[in-house]
Amino acid sequence: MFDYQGKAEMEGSDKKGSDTRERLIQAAGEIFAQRGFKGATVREISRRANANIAAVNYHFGDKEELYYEVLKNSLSSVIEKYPPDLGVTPESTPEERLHAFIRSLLFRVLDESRPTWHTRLMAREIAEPTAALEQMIENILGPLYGYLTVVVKQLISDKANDELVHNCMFSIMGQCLFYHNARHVISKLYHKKFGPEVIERLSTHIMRFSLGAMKDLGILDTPYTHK
Amino acid sequence: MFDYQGKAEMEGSDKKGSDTRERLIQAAGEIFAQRGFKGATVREISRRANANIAAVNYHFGDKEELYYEVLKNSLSSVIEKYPPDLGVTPESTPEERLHAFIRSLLFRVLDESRPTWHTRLMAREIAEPTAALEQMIENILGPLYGYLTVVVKQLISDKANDELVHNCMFSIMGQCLFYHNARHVISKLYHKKFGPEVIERLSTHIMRFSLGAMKDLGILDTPYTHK
DNA sequence: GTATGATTAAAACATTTGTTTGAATCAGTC
DNA sequence: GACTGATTCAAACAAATGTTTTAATCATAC
Repeated sequence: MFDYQGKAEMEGSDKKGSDTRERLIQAAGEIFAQRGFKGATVREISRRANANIAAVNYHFGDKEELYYEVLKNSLSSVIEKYPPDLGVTPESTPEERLHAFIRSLLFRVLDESRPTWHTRLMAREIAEPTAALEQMIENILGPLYGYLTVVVKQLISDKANDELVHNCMFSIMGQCLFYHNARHVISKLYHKKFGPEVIERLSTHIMRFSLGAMKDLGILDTPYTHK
Repeated sequence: MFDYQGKAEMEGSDKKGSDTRERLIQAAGEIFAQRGFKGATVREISRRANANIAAVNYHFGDKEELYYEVLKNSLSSVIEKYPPDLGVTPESTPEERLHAFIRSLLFRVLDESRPTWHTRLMAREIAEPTAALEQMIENILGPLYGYLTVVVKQLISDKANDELVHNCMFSIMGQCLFYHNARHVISKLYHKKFGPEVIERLSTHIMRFSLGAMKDLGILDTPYTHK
């Protein structure tokens, strides 16, 4: 009765006390992000979570349900870290909102100082959707694009039709996401590392590039001059 | 000597007589692009190629070697379809070269009217590199980026340092590749299809957007006015 | 302490998957 | 036709993998 052998002490890295279910989600997230759904094995997940092989099926039913649970966890984590209003005040100008949007997106996608598997897992789901993409669009991408739509519409006059709005949105999103999608190639070709200060400069570049572009297109609503 | 049975006729769906090795590469390309290296099975590949299960190992040694062969085939195919000089004349202006570059890249990435697995396979390799990425950079991506570097340098004054040149390059590449990387999301959110005329308009948008941006940055070398 | 329900553990199961084997078939040459 | 080397075929093998099973262990309430 006192031979309690500390079922959850010092497992793996450092933390204690975490429930098996939680550890499984954490471990599965890392491994799914790294190897994909097919490439990840229940055995490796269980091993990293210091859990038994049967734990996955006991707690989640099967591997696929675990994947959905991991993705759901990833979504809510991203939502709370990056809420739809991205830390701008109601008095912020559209230009400030755009810069905040770009900055936030870049950091979300490039910052390697914190666990990066949420981003990589979502990128994987975007590139090769499973049934879970619907959820992701509804909870994350839809609102994100909706927010950007508002910002862009505030920046360009109402002469702009939907196609132009969308094109500008995609031009902005594309510039940001490129650094994530092509990170291995960039790293090999230019030996570039994305520390916080580099990300900061990148966000400034993309904002100027995009604002300049929209201004030159003659559709910028409020005259903008970068310093 | 005259019983040549047309080994390369209509090898698309069901015909026989095409060399087994070629059919395996074709089938493997499609399936690797669709399911990834892990997800693709030699049984499905063999079935689609109308070949025996042992054919892969007989002709290529193992599955991995087949993958490299497929990728190599994909590279050379892309090279001959889109040579480094992208159909511009020596007299072309830098603006024309940029437009041609963007147009070519967009069509390469979005045109669904021709077999699309080359693009998807390369995108997969870029997102999650295997040992084959080196080859790909050396033969395709390196020259491509090099070409764009020259074009961008011709467009912006020599006041521009390398960082600015790279940033502009990435802004251009990012805009183009976004439509491929996010195609499923775009399709679900905006029900957009990428026919040739849409791609044409996209390429015009990206060119104007980028030229406008660079002009507004005050670094455009030759004054450019879009009509 | 005992009973109960939840959780964990070790082993085994069934299927899939890459690969190999050995015989059969084909193409070309004498 | 017979020989030869290349190719195809059906079958089997060995390893990996998701899942299940059955017993042990834990937490908790009585």
